[in-house]
Amino acid sequence: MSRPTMDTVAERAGVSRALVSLVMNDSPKVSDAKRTAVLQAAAALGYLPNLHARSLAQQRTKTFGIIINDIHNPFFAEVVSGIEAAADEHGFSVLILNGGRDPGRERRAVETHLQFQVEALILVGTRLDDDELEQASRVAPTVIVASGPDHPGVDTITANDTIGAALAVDHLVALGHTDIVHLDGGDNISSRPRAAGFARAMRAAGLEPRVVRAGDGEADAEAAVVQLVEEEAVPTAIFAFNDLLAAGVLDVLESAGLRVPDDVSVVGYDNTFIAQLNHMSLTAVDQPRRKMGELAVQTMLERIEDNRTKPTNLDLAPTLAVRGSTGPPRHDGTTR
Amino acid sequence: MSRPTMDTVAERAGVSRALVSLVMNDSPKVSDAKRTAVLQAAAALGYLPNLHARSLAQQRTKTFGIIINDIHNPFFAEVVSGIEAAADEHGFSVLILNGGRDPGRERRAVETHLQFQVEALILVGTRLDDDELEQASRVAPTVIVASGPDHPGVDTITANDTIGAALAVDHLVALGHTDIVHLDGGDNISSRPRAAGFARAMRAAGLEPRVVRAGDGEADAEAAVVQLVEEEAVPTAIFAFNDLLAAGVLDVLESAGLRVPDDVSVVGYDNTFIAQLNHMSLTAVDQPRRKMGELAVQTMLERIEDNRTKPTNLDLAPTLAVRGSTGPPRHDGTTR
DNA sequence: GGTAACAATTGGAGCGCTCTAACGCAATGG
DNA sequence: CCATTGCGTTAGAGCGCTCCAATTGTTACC
Repeated sequence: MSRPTMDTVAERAGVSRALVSLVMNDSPKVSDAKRTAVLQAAAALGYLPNLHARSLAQQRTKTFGIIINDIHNPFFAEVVSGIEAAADEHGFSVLILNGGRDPGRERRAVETHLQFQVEALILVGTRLDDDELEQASRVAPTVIVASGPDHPGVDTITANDTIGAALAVDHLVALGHTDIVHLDGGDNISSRPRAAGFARAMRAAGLEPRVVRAGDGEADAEAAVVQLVEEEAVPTAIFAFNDLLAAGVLDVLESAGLRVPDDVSVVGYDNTFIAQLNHMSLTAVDQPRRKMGELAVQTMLERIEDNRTKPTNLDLAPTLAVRGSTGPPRHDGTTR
Repeated sequence: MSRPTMDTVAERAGVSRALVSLVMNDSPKVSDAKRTAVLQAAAALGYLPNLHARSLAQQRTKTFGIIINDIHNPFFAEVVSGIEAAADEHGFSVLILNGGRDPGRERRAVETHLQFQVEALILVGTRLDDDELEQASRVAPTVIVASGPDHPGVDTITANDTIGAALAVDHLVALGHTDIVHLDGGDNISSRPRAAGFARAMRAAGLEPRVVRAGDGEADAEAAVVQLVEEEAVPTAIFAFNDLLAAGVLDVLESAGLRVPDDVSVVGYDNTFIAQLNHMSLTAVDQPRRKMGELAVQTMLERIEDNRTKPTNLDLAPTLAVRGSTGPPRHDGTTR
């Protein structure tokens, strides 16, 4: 008692398999009588079309493959929402695979998606290098949602990190800070451009940039901040790679007996709901996540339907959400 | 210039298509010479097997379909990690679809998965009713990861809500609280059993349970708490349906000028990283999420490979993580 | 009444793969 | 020297669907 196929439905409705196919793809050239007969038979049998067979016959899947770099990070959730909404609107399905912040896993995820014949790849954050990206993009159009260096042939949707970092730095400088440390994102693809933006904004303000390697998870804050504390090199302000890291920073600072923002100001990046919680009240750079997801879909559609060939690199402008984790530095210039 | 197929590879390697198939499924009965020839040809052409064709021919997909009720909720992320790890170990792939906390979308997600011929459905949280669940489970074995009423024919992996609620209530009672309100999960599938567990634990302690309808997102706290404040019915302790809701509760209490835990103690559920952040420091019931994901896979494998037919209902024991959001009530018994 | 035009329906090839049965060929043994 | 075994290989049918070309049925027009 396996699942009913088109032939089962056809037989029950007393028509040919081709006619059932026409009904399933609601073609206009089917008589009402036969249409209802087919639909009834299908419903009675609980018939569901086999997508594998359809894809094979049709030579297309109308499906996008999404790979999320880190399913734990709320930043990605909203990008995915944007992608899903836009894809849905254009009759595309969306398959999600988890990169797990691990290049090996992500590589396998790409391969799985390609084997599934997805029509485009949307990488929401990525850990892959240029070669791998280029290779993937030769098989299916690929777009990266996240900032990072431009890749040949690969489309990108970014929110400008230079502007974002400048927003954070200028805000802190305006409050009177001069000793600002950036905790970078480690292996994250956006780590470099964001750190570069920070350095540039600092120099523009006549200040010396200090960057400490960290990572893109809340756990990555520990080592970096503890080191600063032990070296007695705690600055008056910390600009963290993202909200998760910033949340970790708040934790560690608190454990070390430092108060935010009295002793240290903290700025996050992404403005996820973590930053928005009153209890966190984290000043953070905001990226238009949903919009970025929507644009990713649009970009891929241009490749697929209008066969655009030159790469697109859309760069959106971030904004700053000011909250309670930033304030003027202590007058004596120390952190204690 | 479309993608190479098995025939392309076969021709280039000077063998038959069947031989290529054998190599791809690394059959032992292929000579080393031909094997390397095929692998070389495949690599040179960038050949990737077409999963649709394979699924069709093989009449199986080795794939699980996951539906996440709310991709924003960090609780689910870890369950998914557990599922992925266990599935991977058994050579199964995992397809993730987002239910978006909306029954309609979830229904379509189920249908999509079934059309993809997934061999089992894993619903991580669900908004579907008994009928729909039963219907799905007739097409493919289905397991629900989340507490809720038992469903006929549907397997469930739960962490016992009665115990969980009792842990929370007993903790609060031990601190001296007598006026405890539960904010329930609204439409969430686990809403009822958790509320029931609360009521039971309260009565066992000789107290009258008060339950206020809320929801399972941080935004759902607003209306419920504001109402309590306006009615001057703020209890000395609030037991929230989950961490997200608890986070919202902390927000609203703070805006209302109430201090946690001095004026009101708050307990969450799930013990996600939100609860663990020092800044939130939320006392919360902990469910063994990863384990639950692993067990879900195991349960489905028993159905598929060992064709078990009687439903499994695994119920794990939650624990309580005590943190800073709970403390003894004020002596005067008021909240201010 | 014959033919053209159109609408509704169907047969059948083919999408890329797997899998069974059969085949060729060397090695083995009587 | 021929039958037997077994290994490595292949031909070909079939998985469930789509889509083109062909067929039938109906109406319109001269």
